[in-house]
Amino acid sequence: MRLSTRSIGVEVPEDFHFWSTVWSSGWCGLAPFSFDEEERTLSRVQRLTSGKIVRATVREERKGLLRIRVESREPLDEADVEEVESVVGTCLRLDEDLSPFFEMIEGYPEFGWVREIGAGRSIRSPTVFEDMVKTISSTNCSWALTRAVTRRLCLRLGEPFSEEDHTFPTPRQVASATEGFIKAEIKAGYRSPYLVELARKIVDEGLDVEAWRNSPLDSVSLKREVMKLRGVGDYAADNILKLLGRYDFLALDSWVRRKFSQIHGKGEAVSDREIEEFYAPFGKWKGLVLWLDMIKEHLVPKGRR
DNA sequence: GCGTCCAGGTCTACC
DNA sequence: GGTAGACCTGGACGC
Repeated sequence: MRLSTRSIGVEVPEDFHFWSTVWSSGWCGLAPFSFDEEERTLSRVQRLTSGKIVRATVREERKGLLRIRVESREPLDEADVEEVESVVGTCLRLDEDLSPFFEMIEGYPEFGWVREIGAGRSIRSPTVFEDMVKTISSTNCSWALTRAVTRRLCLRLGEPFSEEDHTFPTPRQVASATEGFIKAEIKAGYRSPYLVELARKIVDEGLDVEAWRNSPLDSVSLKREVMKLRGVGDYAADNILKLLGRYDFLALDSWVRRKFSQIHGKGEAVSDREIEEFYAPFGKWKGLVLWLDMIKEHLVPKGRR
């Protein structure tokens, strides 16, 4: 198969740091995302509105400029190129203004490293639907299972770019599958009906989850809306709100509880209330501060901690 | 090789 | 409103 290739340069804000953004969550390893740690690239297979399926690979060319390499079986026109730029911008949250957060964190010397390495952003999916499916697939299971379920969803329900790389399925593609199929072939277990139900609410009942990224609702009301969906409990709703750019909640799961205990509790059990109180001073940014606190050793090179 | 445990939780029934 | 038990899968671990 002969591929055509386009190269696109994208200017990014001064406070944007590419690899910190990619490396700040496990999302970069969930299909159809993939990454190369050595080359410091992030890739994604994506179906464009025109129907063309592309693979976009992003790297930082220099400070303030990203380079996107787009591979496609068909030549791309300007509308396709603009859409790729838009998708990359959404995934990297280029439109998210974190300057109030950076101003707030200036007052906390122990978080000086955040500004220094440009931490704060983390990648998300082009659609809220994809983020929700991935979040539901991450509950009560190992990360390995989340990765396997996500990959199988792409391979079995998405559209192929190559044998190994498929797009993430649309709500319509998931809605057309049966619970039995999701259970048997995707192996999502008891979460299977939740995934089909979410997709069918979008397709058949017109639930507009994409509008949540610009919702006028306050975070508490928005969380209540998100939790109306089956399979979305307290943790999942908090995580989805983080992906929507709302950091008012902590998204406490067993990994975070264990990590907090190691960092701040000398390895002893710490209650959720104590964790809440610890991050309360950070107000509406507390979810983001907690997450950065948890992943500091993952982001900051040993000598600079 | 086999059995058990449990992981980046949620739902339902019951009190 | 609080709590116990069930729920899928698959990797890790002990034997």
